[in-house]
Amino acid sequence: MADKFLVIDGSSLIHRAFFALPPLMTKQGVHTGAVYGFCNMLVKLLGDVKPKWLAVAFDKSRKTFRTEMFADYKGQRKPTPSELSEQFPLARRLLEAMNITVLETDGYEADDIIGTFAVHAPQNAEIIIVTGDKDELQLLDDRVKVYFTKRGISDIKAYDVAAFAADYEGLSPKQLIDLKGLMGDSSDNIPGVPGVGPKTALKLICEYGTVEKVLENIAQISGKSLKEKLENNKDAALLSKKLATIFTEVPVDLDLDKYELKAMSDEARPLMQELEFRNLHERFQTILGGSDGTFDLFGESIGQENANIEIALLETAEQGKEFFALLQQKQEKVAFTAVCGGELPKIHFTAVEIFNDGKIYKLQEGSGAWNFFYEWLSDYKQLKVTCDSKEIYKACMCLNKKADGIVDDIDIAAYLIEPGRSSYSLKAVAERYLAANNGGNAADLQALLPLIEQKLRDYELYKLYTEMELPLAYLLAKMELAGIKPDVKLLESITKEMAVQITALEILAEEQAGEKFNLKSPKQLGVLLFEKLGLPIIKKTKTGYSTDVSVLEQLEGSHPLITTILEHRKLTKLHSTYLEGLRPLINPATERIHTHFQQTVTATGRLSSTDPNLQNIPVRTEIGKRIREIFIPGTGYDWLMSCDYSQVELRVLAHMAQDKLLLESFLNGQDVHARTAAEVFGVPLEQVDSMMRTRAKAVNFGIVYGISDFGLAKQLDISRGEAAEYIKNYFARYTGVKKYMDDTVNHAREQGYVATMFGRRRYLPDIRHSNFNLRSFAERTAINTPIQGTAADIIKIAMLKVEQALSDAKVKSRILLQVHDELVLEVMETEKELVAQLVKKAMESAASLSVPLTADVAWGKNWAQTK
DNA sequence: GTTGTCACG
DNA sequence: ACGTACGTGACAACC
Repeated sequence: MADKFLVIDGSSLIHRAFFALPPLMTKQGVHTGAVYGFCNMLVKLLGDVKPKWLAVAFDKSRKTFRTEMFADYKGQRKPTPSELSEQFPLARRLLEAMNITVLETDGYEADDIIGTFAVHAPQNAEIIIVTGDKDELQLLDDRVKVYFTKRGISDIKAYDVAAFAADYEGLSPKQLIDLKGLMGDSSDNIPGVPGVGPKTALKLICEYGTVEKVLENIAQISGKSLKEKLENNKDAALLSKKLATIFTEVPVDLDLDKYELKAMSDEARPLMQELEFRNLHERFQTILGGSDGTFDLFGESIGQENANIEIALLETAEQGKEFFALLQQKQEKVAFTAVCGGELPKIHFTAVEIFNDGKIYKLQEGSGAWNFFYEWLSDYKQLKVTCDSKEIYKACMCLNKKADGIVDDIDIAAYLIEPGRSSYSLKAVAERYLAANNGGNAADLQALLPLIEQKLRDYELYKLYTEMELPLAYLLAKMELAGIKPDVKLLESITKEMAVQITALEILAEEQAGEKFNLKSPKQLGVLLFEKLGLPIIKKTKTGYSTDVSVLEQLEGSHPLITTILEHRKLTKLHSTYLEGLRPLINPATERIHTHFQQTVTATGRLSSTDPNLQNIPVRTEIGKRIREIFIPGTGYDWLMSCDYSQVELRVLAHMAQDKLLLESFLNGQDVHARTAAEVFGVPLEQVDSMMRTRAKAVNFGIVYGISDFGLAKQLDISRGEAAEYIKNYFARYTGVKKYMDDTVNHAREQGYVATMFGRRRYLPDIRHSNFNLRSFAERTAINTPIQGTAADIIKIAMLKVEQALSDAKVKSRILLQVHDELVLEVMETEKELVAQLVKKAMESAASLSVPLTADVAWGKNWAQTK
C-alpha cells in the first residue's frame, strides 16, 4: 500500500473546533479552545492514519472568516472575527514549533492548495484530506480520500468515491460542482439558480449529468416554473459551477520530502506550556515517535457503533463468574454503562456493558450472570466509572441491591467542566472530546476518563466533584424514589372548582368582548385589544403585540375585559400546569409524585426539577397556595417539614464582598431590606416605611442580578432617572459591594471565568465581546453566578449534612424536595422535634461565612402550612 | 420546533 | 449610544 499524505484544511477545522470545545483561556487571557481542539484532533489523526507526510493548509485570501458556514449551529453563538482571528496565528505558531509544514499562499484559500495536491502530488502518495468543508469532496478519486468532520470536530465521516456515491444518489465527486451550480451556496456567495434547492438540483444532475446538459435539455424538464427559472438563470448556473470548482493550479512545492514528518523542535514544549496544554506535548511525542494506534480511521471504523470493539456476551452464570473473578484482580477503574427500564418502583437494568482489556462485555436481560454483576457493583473496593449514576442508584434501590465504588460519573464531571452545555449524555461528551468515538459506549467512557480527570484537575474541581456532586447523585436518587404524596381527592375537587370559575370567566369575556375568541391565544387577544377595541399598544414582541401581565395591568380600567383576562390567565395557568398537569404524573403504583432532579442543567450549579417541576409550585398568591395544600405527608409519616434559608444570597454577597454595612446588617440581625432602605433613602431605620422597604428589597435583588437602572425601573414601575438615583445612593453607601462587582467583572475579563466559594466555575467567553449587549450580559452573569452558585453549593452541602445527620440519628424521616433555598422533609410525629433541630443545625453549619447562616423550620399537615 | 406567557427561587 | 435585571420548566398556540 502506498504511503499516506495527510493534508489538513486548518482553516475549516479551526472554525469547527471553535464550537466543539470549551472556551479555554490561559492565565494571560489568550483564547485557546479552538487550537486545543484542533491539536487534539491532529494527534488522534496522526495516531490513526500514520501518515508519512503531513501538511496543514490555511486560507490566505480576502475571505478569512466564514462564520456563515455555521448557519446550522442553531442557538449557538457565532464566533466574532476578532475571537477567531486570534486562533489562526496561534495555530500556525504552534504547528511551526512542531515542525509541521504550514501552507498558505497569497490570494488562495486552503481548499485551492489542497486541490492542487489532490491533482498534482506524486502518484506514490495516497492522499487523505481532513476538512470541515463539504466542497472538498469534489477532490475525491481513487487515491484521494476525504475525512469530513460533520458536527463539531469529532464526528468524522470518511469518504471515498464509493461512500460519496452512496450519499449522493450515485453521482461522481466531480458532479458536486454541478450540484452547486444549480443549488448555489449562500455561505460561499454562490448564487445558483434561485428557487432550486438541494432536492431539485440532485434530481436534475442525476438525470442529465452536468449543468450544461441540464441547460441544453430545459425543454424536456417537467414543471413550468422550474423551466422558467432555469431558462432565466442560465448564466448564473454556469458562473456558479465555475465558482464552485476548486482551483488546482496553486504554486506550491510538490516535492513530498518537504512534508515528511519530523520530530518537534525545542520550541514546542515551552509554547505548549505557555498555552497551558498540559499533556499535549507528551501525546505528540509518543505519536511522532511511532505509535500503535488502535483505530483504523478508514473503512468501518468511523461513525459506526462499536466499530472495532469486540463485544462479548455474558450469558451464563459460568461466564459471569469467570469474568467478574477476573475483574476482581484489577486495581484500576473499570468503565461500565447501564441501560435501565421500567417505572418506579420497578426500575431495573435491561443491559449493562463493561469495558475490559479492549473488549466490551455485555449482560442482557435473561443472562445468568446478573448476580455476579451485582456482587461486583456492590463491592466498594472495585472502582467504577460510569455515567448517569443517579439512575443506577435508583435501579439498585428498586432491586434491593447496592451500588458502591462508583468513583466517576462522566456526565457530572463534564458538567462541572463546562456547565453551560446543553447535553452531557455519554454520546455527546464522547463526540465532544474524542476524535474517534463509538457513539457513547463503555469503551468511550474508558477513553474519556483520563481527559476528564485532567480537566477536573486543571480546573481545580476535584473536591467539588468527589465530595459534593457524586454523593449528591446518590441522595437525589433517594429523594426521587421517595417522591411526595398528593391528596388526590383534594386535587380533584380544586380542579373541578377552578374549571367552573374558568368557564364562567370565558362566558363573561365573550360578553364583554362582544365576540367569541380564544383567551389563551396571545395573537387573537392582541388583535382584539389593539385593533378592534383600539386600546393603546404598550409593548411589542418580535411577532406582534405583547399582552403580558405588565401590559394588561396598565390597561386595566380602560376596558372591563382586561380584568377578566387577567383573572383567567391566573386561573388557567394554575389549572393546566399544576392541576391537570400534575395528575398524570402521580405514579399509580406508589400513589406519589416522583420528580426528576436534574444535576447537570443549570449554568450556576443549582438543581432543576422536571416531570413535574416541583420547584415552581405556586406560593405567592392565595389561590396558588391552595395548590400547595395538595402535598401531604404519606403513609407512615405525620408532618411535612420545610426548612428554608433566610436571605442566603445576600448573606453570601455580604461574605464575598466583605461589605461593611451588609456584614453589619446581618451580624446585628437587622431586617436587611429595611436597612438598605435607610441607607438608600438617607433616613433613620425607624423612619423606613413599607414603600421604601419594598423598593429597597428590589434594589437588593437587583444587586444580586447585576443591576441596571432600566431593569430596576421596570421592576418598580418608576422612572429610569429615579432608579439610577437609588443605585447611585446604594453604591455610595455599600462601597464593598461596588468593589466586589468591579473586581468580579475584572477577574472574569482576565481569567475568562468566574467561580463560587467552593470552586465551581463558569466560563464567560462573551465577557470581552465587542457587542455591547453580549458583553453586558456576560458582565451581569459574572456578578450573579458566584452569588447564586455559592448559595447552590451551600444548600447542596446542607443536603448531604442533613442526610448524614438523619442517618446517624437512625430516624425514618427523610428529605423529599429541594427548592433552591428550602428543603422539604417528610417527618414522623415521634421524630418531629429531633429532626427539626438536626435539620436546622445541619443547614446553618453547611458553610462558615462572616455572617450567620440562618434557616427557619416550619411544619404542617400539608406543604401550604409549612410557611 | 419556536414563541409568549407565567409559575418558582 | 448601545438596550437591559439572574437562574429555571411547563403549557398552549402557532408555525
